[in-house]
Amino acid sequence: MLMIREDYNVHDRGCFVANPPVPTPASINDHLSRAPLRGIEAKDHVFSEGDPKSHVYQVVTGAVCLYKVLPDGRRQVIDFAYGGDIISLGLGRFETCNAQATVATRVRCLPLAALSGLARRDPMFALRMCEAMSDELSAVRDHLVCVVQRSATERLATFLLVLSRRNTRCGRDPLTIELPMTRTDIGDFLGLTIETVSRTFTKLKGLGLIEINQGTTIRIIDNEGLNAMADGAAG
Amino acid sequence: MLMIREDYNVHDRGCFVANPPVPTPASINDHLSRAPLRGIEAKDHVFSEGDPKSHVYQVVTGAVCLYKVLPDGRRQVIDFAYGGDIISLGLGRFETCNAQATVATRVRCLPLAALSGLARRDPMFALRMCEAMSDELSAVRDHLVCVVQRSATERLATFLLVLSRRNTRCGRDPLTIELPMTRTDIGDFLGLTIETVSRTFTKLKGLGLIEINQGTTIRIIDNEGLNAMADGAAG
DNA sequence: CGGAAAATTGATGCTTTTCAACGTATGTGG
DNA sequence: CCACATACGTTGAAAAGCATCAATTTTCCG
Repeated sequence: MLMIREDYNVHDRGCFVANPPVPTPASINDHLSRAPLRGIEAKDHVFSEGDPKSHVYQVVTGAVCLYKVLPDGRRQVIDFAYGGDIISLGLGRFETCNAQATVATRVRCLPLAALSGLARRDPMFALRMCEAMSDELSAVRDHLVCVVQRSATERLATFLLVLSRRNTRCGRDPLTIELPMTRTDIGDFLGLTIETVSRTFTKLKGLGLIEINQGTTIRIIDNEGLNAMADGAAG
Repeated sequence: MLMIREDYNVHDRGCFVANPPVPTPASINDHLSRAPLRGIEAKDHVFSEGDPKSHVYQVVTGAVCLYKVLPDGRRQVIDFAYGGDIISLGLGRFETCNAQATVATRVRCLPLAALSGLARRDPMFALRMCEAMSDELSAVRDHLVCVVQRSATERLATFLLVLSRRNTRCGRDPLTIELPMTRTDIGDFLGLTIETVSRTFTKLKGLGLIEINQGTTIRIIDNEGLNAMADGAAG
């Protein structure tokens, strides 16, 4: 059976209804709140690329890494989904990404049939889904710009600041950042090797911008400086 | 007044209705086919980031470059839109990208009010819009993977092959590729400098994979070899 | 034909990767 | 409870790939 550590990411609980990171239709959230929970152990997959699409998921606790792989095995993380985020939105017949829990995770599962039924009956529901996908599109574009144009230091600073702003939106401390994923996940997200990720964390620490506890908790010391660094102040 | 060179990209005409590059709802195409034409000179913008969104556009002839810029001026081309492609899809209030014609271009302009009216009245229309946005999302993700993970040679080979496949879909010769944009545009799309783009073209030519005419027309000589190159055969 | 913009080619330098070693945390079984 | 195994993270030195700077050539269009 699945062993779910209940103490992971407790801060995420209750966040998504009042303050969804991606503004999602109230009606989707209504239906999701009644959808059954599923526990997923760290490293296990919620779904894989090419799978017939069966559900739409909302992360409750934990984190999910959405990624693609090239034929030769190179991996690109498209995005991370945290508490409140919906993944696999859309009505295509197959999954187009892999979704792997980076830590022990719980998701709510809404059957695709329910979603498509709602969308067919209620134009406003379909519009809200469009809106959510539009936000997702916007996020991927921003990430594309960041990863292609920015230096390693700028990318990592940006990554931390995006998480910080998410904390603000969810009513958590914007200066304390939990990283519920490995350096490999972060590297594959930012297009860097784990060595460069590690070196860059060390560099930001050396500059007095952040502190690091056990590798997984980052404390922002100089928020202004980190913002300047993200925008290319002597990267 | 606008001077439109009618001889640009004549092959695109008539393609999009029968064979849309992005499968778009028949109803959108129906409405677009009756929407007024607008001519745009090379280098002029269709719209800019932050503009209030007024229309949805379908490229008829020519090509449009969708891009974003960082505060310090670094530019990332998100995508190119060619004959048949729809840009600015979605119902957000503001444009989130810049859209610049790379060559003399004609677009059909469907007022946003018409689009949102349709979407509100007809759930199937909204679903089709979702589908189109889903395809767009998928394309951006694929591009992200390509640009972040692949080498310069792999990126350029992939770029050519994507255009080749588009030609196939539109009933044109997949081995003859028109590049209706500058090396700067290609570089900003692939995350490379113009020098690297140029050198890489020369390299592919030297390997006997392609031929180049006047810089803007590429002929694929060894399709299999180009595919192998795109997937990392000794890049 | 002439001038400007775009593209190509060459030489050099920097950022990040690669390869390698070492350190640290976690969990298991003796 | 401690030794050990294993996964993860950090640090260092060398190398690769692409960017930058600079000069030249080609193309385009009046």
